[in-house]
Amino acid sequence: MIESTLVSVDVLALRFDPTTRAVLLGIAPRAHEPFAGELALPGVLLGKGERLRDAAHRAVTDKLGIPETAISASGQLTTFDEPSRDPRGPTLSIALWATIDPTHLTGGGPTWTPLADVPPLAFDHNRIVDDCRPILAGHLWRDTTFTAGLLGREFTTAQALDVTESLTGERPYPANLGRTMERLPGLERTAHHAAALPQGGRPPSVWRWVT
Amino acid sequence: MIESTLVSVDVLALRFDPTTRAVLLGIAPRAHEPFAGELALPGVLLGKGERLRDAAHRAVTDKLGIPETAISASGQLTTFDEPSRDPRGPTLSIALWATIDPTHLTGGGPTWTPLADVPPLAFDHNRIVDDCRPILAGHLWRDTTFTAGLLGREFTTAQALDVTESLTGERPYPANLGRTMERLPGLERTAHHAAALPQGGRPPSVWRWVT
DNA sequence: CCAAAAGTGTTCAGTATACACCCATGA
DNA sequence: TCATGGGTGTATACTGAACACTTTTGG
Repeated sequence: MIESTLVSVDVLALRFDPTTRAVLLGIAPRAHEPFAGELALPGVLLGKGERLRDAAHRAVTDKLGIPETAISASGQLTTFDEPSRDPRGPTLSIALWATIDPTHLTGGGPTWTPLADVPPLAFDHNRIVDDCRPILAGHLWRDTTFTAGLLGREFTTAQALDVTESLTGERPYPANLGRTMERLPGLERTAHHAAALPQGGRPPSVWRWVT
Repeated sequence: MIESTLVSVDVLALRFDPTTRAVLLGIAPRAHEPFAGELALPGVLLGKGERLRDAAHRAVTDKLGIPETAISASGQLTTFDEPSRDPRGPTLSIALWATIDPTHLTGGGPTWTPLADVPPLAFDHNRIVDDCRPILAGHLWRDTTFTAGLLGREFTTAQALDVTESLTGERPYPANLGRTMERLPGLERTAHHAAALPQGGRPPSVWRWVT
């Protein structure tokens, strides 16, 4: 039997929170050593013959306590291979993203932290988050699986603006983002309008993915 | 001891051949079962604690018989996780690209096949090549490490045209590619001109990377 | 009526694409 | 002098960013 490198799958579980109007990252304190008690990305060791997506779902359900049905989409990011990233020994880390549908969340979930302000995490997880942030920003409005997973089947212009600002750091002009979305195949502006924000303002359009 | 998935690193070793004016992919017949004798991408099992880049270099040197010094650059592509892709059992495949400098090649190298016309390969290696082709095309003129690795420290406009055609399938207008290259930071048009092609024609400019 | 925020229309810069024409070489 | 093929200049379309102005809500 060849002694091979261990493979872990670490997940950036993302959720849009309409209340704080920000994209949040799901993290949880580690149950075991090393770094017991410290916050970390949900991660599991990849089982023999297990698919990356399955392992990512397992990490989200087991480590964050989120039901499988709340995971709306997932996908691959990059691989981290520094041999010293895990004190137990060399472990490959394959990073995946997963989007969480807040409507399917039960009580007592994980810690949700704004993507823009992640606290210190165990292992090299801060580095993973930093390296993957631009990749995630690049997926928005380009990878429909990712975008639809994050925003849900229906969403408003206001939410689209908030998500974009959360991921890219810049708030686009509503007019320009609207035109970007109108050009997107698979997305359409409905005739309906949502309620205006608490501060007032014009009620935003509702957008819907056409399957 | 946890029984974990094996990890292999499979390499798309690329080289530009000025003679045939095409980008070539390095492949070699397999020495062992399964698929003994059949052509395949160079690949090795990732050793414990080994870095992906080191494993990729090992694959190129061991399986293709190319000296380490001929590898001009390398980088990560994607991961393939179908459990049945290796008949010996579930094995993850992390794909990397490596660029080969033809001037450092010794005799008796591997089989070089045009990237546009790859013969049937062992495992799911044809699928890997197909999936990675657009990623490689996307790296050209965007990832300077990749581009410089493929074209070398100095190259002509004619070669740049050939490489672009090989990777994207479309031959750009010389004028437009020239302007694209002029805008590239780190690349400059020298005052020199190379010899004209055998068929005649105007001698192309020589371009050089400024470190 | 005022503040807030989305939507419409328009302008402008930058980029991509296409092509007509010029230039330097080999044969 | 002709074929070949890179180089120069230019025209057109597309894209993104920016902003004036309008519309629709809450207070």
